Amino acid sequence: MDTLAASLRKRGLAWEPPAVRALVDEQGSEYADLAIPLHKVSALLRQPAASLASELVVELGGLSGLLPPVAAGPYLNLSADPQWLVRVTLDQIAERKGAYGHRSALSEAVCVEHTSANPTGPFHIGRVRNGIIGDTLARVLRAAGHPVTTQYYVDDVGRQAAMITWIWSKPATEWPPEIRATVPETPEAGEKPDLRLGRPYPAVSAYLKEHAEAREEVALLTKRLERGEGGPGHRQFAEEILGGMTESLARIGIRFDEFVWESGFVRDGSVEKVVERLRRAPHAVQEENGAWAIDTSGYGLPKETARVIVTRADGTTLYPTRDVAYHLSKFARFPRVIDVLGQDHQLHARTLDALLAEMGESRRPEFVIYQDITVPEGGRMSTRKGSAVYLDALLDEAVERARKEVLARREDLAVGEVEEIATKVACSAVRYHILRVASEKTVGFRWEDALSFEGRSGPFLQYAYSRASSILRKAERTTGPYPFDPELLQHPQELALVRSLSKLPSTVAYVARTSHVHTLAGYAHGLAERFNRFYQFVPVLKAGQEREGRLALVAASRQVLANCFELLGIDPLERM
RNA sequence: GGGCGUGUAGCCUAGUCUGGAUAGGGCACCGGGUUCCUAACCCGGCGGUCGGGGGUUCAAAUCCCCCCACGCCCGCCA
Repeated sequence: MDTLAASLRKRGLAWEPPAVRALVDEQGSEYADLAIPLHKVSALLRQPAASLASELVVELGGLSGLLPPVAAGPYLNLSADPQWLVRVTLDQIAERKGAYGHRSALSEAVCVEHTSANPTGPFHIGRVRNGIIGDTLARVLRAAGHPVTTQYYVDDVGRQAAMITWIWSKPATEWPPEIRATVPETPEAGEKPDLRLGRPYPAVSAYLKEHAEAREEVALLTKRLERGEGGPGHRQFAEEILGGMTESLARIGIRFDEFVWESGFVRDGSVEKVVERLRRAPHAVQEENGAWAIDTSGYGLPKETARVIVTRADGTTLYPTRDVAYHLSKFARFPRVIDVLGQDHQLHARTLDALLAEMGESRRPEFVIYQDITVPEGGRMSTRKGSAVYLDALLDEAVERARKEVLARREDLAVGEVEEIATKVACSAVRYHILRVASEKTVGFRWEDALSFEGRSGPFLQYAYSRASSILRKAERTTGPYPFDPELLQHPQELALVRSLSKLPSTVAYVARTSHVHTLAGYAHGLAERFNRFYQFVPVLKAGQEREGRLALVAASRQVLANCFELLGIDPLERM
């Protein structure tokens, strides 16, 4: 880069290094690792790009680690010296192993809040997208060196929590018949609590729309819950349902460092403090009925929603108010705060920003917004409409199919191993299927796609890993070191694979910076693809003098795939 | 009506921030590949008005403007 700048300077262009760097097409291409279009420079220098390219080629020759540059029309192409790249990349992977691609520790602690679904029933996969994105992002941020804490914010004081408490506090004999009809007379043995306790929820929701007196009861209960007067069992139902929900998430590797209960901010008085501060805020207004609101029209929010209610007429608070208290607690502990939110919370995100600004807070959370998973008829999944696909059902079906696939291919495995493989294949398929798409894009749900085990899928990645493991096992060289001569790795498939291996660190850094977790999914697929091609065309066990080098390459590939799996939440399989 | 997001082959998707060489994958379809490290794989073929129209530029899927379609939000719910 410096040499290039010097060459340009000689021609009368005093560009700073950033300007020179901006010329470079860093994506590279099949022509080069680094392609530099010279059109701009050529216009400035009034010299045809092609002749400029040929001149620069001469001046840039002989740089270490680089092949001699090539002039290709108006492009100046630079490529890393393959043998140099092979040695550096494989050495680094062998040395850093599971930490290859990771960066040195940073002090900036990050809080990633994700999922935070209200405990009202089992997860459908539309909701799980939040957890998959959030969990993966947390893993990548850790690899990028941040101390990360994941939090699940549990609503146990709002109206939805009150609805659950309201119905289950009554003996079933006192339930309205239409609600009772949604629950079987005799509960099935071993049924998960989220499924069992969540069952009447849609019916309760519908019932309340029609019955004012019941609505009153729930409103009263909401008030009591918020005041901490819910009684000894007030959190019992939420806890039980949440237990079932998180059990489902654990099946695909999603776990949380902390559960933060909303009622805690009510009990410790921090919500009250927020209310007091907001009443003194510049744009606080009191409505005729006694409710307090903030006029947020100065914050660019849509006109119709420019009034954010802080407290109801009866003095109780609403979700945005309590969420402010929650975020203040996050700011107190973490320099960086990330919230993963569904697009339906977009407005809430902006409201939260506005309220924080009103209070004179300078800090803001970063929002990672993702779109819905939609059903074929269009629109989002809905429990009420019966269009939801539940995570447990999807996983069960995936395991079932995976089991059939394993049995069709392998007759030599013990039952236990078949089950393990089926489970891990199924979970990787479901997780990868969600992860592969950019979060700002809608995912249309189709069973045949979600359960696909080939092509761009989790099992495709696992298969590449299994093949690598298999080679090392047969060579009886599952552990290193693998001394080798980089000169003997010359095959185009070998070099393409090494080039891919060398890109994990920059990919991790990119994802940590942008939160675009799907990029990592794409990288892992590209790597597996290159490994499969190498496997197809380049013999390892039967190789002659190249054998050691190829074993080193296989071991490195296996390691980098494993590192990707750790970040993506996919389980490696030694055989499948 | 307003705000946010999306629109790339029959279907799904990368690339859009930061404009550069023939727009990269997958599914489906057609044709090949296993005496050889697992064929959940690989190779070839078919298939593209990058939603439409203007503009900027030597160069636009990418930047600017207008329009269209779809999704979500616009509650003293969360």
